[in-house]
Amino acid sequence: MSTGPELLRGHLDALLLGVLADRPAHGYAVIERLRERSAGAFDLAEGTVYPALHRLERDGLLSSRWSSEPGRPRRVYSVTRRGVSALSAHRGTWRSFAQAVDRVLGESVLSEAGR
Amino acid sequence: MSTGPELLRGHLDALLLGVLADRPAHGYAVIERLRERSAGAFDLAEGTVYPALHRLERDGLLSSRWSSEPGRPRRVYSVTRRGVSALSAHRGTWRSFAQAVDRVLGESVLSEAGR
DNA sequence: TCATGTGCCTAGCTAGTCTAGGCATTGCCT
DNA sequence: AGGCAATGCCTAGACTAGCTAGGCACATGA
Repeated sequence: MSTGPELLRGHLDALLLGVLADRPAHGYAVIERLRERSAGAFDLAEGTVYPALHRLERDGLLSSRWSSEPGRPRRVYSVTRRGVSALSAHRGTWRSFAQAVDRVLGESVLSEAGR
Repeated sequence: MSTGPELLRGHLDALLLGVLADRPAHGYAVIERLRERSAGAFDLAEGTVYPALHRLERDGLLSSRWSSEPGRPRRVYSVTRRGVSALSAHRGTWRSFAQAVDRVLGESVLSEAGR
C-alpha cells in the first residue's frame, strides 16, 4: 500500500465488498480494480486479498462460482444479500470513523501554524 | 472503540499527536480528550494509550516531564518539533487514505440502490 | 473504612495483514 | 521449440499493533 502499512487494518472487508458490489469479479481483477479506483493507493498482495475473499465467502457475504468461460479457470465472486447489507453497515462505520479522525486531527490545525 | 475493533490500526499515533498538539496533557487526560473530541467514537483503554505514548517518546516525537503540581503525580507529554512535523505527515497520509477509501466505497453507492 | 475515581504501568494474547513461497495455464517472442 | 512474462489460484507461517487483564498507589468522600 502506498499510503503506508497497517492503515488498512479493519477496512479491507469494506473495500472488497465495495469493488464487488459494482459488479462480480475474480480475485486477480479485484486487486486491479482496487488499485485503479484508489489511484494506486491500494496495491494489495494476493496473499492479502485471497484469504480475505475466502473469509468473506465463509461468512456468507460473498458467493463464488468457477467461470465457465474458455481460458484460464477463474473463481468469480459476487456480493450476497447479506453482503450488501454488511457493506452498507461498513459504509456507516467508515463515515463515523473518518469523521472522528477528522475532528481529532482537524481541530489542531490552527495551533499547528503557531509553532 | 465504538466504531469497531481494528479500525484504529496505524492511525493511533496521528490521533495522539493530534490531541497533544493542541496543548500538553498527561495520559489519562489524553484518553478523555480523545473521547470528547471524537464524540465518543474513540474510547481507548489505558493499555492501548500508555504504551503508544512511551513509543512516541522513545522515537522523539513526544517529550514528558513529571508534573510538579500538588496532588497525584502525572506524566505530562508535549509534542516535540519532530512530533509536529510527524503530525503534519500523518495528516497528509490520512487525507490520501481517506480519499482512497471514499473513492472505493463511494463509487458503488448508486448501484447499491438498485439491488 | 471502604468504595470510587484518578493515574500510572506491563506481560502476554489476539487477529488481521503481509511475506514468501508453490503451482498451472496462456500467449508472446525468439 | 524453448523460454519467459503475465495471468490466476492458493497457503503456511511470521509480524506487530493494539487489546485484555491484571497490578499498584493516592485522593476523596460517604
